Amino acid sequence: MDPCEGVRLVLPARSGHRHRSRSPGRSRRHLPCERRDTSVRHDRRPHIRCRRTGVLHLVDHDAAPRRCDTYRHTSRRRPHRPRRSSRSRDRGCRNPDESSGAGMTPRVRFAPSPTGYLHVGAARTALYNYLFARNNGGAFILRSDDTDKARSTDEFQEDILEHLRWLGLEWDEGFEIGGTHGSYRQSDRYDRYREVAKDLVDRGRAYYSFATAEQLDAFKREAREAGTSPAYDGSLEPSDAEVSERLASGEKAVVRFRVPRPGATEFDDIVRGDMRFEHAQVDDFVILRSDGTPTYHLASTVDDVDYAITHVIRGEDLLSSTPKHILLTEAMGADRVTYAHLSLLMGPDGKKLSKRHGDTAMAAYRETGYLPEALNNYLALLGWNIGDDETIASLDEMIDRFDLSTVSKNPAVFDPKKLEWMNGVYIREMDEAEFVAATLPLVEESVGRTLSEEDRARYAMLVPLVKERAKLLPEVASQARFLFVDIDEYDEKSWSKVMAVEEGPVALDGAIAALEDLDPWTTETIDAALRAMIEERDLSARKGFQPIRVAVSGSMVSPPLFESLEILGRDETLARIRAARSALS
RNA sequence: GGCCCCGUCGUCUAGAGGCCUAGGACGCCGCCCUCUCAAGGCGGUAGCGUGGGUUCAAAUCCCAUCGGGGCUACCA
Repeated sequence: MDPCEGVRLVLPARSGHRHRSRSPGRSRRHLPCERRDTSVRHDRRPHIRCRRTGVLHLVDHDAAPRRCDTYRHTSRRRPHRPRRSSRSRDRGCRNPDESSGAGMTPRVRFAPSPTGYLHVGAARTALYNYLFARNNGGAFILRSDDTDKARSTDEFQEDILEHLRWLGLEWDEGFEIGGTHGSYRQSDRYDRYREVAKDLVDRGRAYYSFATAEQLDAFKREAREAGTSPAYDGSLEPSDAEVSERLASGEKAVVRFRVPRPGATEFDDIVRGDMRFEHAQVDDFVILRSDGTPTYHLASTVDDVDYAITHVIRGEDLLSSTPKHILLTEAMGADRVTYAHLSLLMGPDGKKLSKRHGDTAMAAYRETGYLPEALNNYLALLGWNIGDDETIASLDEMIDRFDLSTVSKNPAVFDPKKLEWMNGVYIREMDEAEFVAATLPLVEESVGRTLSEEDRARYAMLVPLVKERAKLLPEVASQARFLFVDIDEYDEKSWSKVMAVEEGPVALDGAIAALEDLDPWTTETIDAALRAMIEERDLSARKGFQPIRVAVSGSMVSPPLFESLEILGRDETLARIRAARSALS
């Protein structure tokens, strides 16, 4: 089914409304692209006021001039952006209009490490990358950052792919489907990383390091005591001559990047604004391990450069590593990318969301009966708002309106209650065919057999009734189950509350009498007959109908009674009521 | 400890000095509808962390403070 068609209830077609409250001339944090023109820099020195921090932004510190305007096309500045049909499924694919200006489309990547299952936080990062790419007509690339051999597994890799597909976040290029840039799996590219590392060493930008963990610990401890920066600055390394000697004798060494000090790296993060990191606080970090494999910093940066990534949208946990990546990028002679660091997802206790908060794996949500549309919608809202006080929006609508620069900087607490509510909204919005396709297997599993043609027809009749009543898919099975199984036991609480009371037998006897010769057997005639019955026996609707409900469904919670009886059929209905009646005496 | 990020109802958020008596959504509570449970309708609860400033006016600007989080690996 088209994942975009699930929900269509809110957000009638309209456009331009997002501009409503923001005057077009209001300054934004990101400079117009004239700044690319270095010739005017000195006399123009455009600086604008950051709306978040009030800080002045100087053009000189801005990232990647060549790339500066790519994301700006998403902004409210665009005078009018016609809303595209929700059915255009390949909307993401190159809209020439949107890449005007720089003449290049944004390329973003989602680069999980297969060291764990796809969890909700990673899924949100993937989603934001996807929304950004589609909104800009750019490319969404999937890469596997599997440089941690010890912890990476094929099982995790498959889980990530599987659930990305399930969510409908189709990638244009990358892992499994390939693309124009070779392998998208880092473990295939070790030679390339070594080559870069060697080049860096040759050019003096990196060096072989023999410092041991113990030495480094001592260094940091002393720095702390002395009140100086604990960032390793290479001061423990032997002389050049000794390095050559030890290397020649076959001694293993790591390769560290030589961070230029003093100095600082500044960049303008799309979500967090101006950032500045003093190099004194940045370690001479390891880029190549002693076994010759690359670390994350190297592999990730090299790939971002090699694959012409323009925007890196990732979790805030990598924010303080960003200067390392920028330094590496520039040491490679490449233009830096634009960064956007997303706040982290938290558990109800305010700590970073993790396993100890319960299930965080996408697989678990899928199994629990969540719809991908609901997950996407909910995850998108964690840190971003659609606008106009709207809460429900399809993927297409979110693509239309997505704007990275309005993403919240606050960490967001994941609230399962709201997700559940939203899932109910999406379930109610499913059309019946979709709904049957999604729930029939669950019903069959619950019933313990494959449903016959006839059973399926009866299920179809029940569908409109149960579809309104479920927040999670499996609830449907427990509500529909009574149609297909014998009632050999009754819910204990239900029995004692409505059956084993004075009105129980009265209602059942009355129902038998009223229904025995009823013709025709329809919801309307059943309704009329049973209402006449309770009237006659002086029973309230509750007292009169609940015993019947328990008799036919086994529980005092079920789909609406008269409809259920019609679908069940007269014979089965009467048999069940009689069985319950005799169990009562 | 150091560096960095973040503080509006319980939660996600709107908010760009007067449109704020702070809006929406989830949750919770109540009422209506009602054969149960939902859904739906209506109403309610609840928030600008604190203290100073600037200003005729501050959720919004400044400073401090407190609180939460991240990083500080030959993990990513």
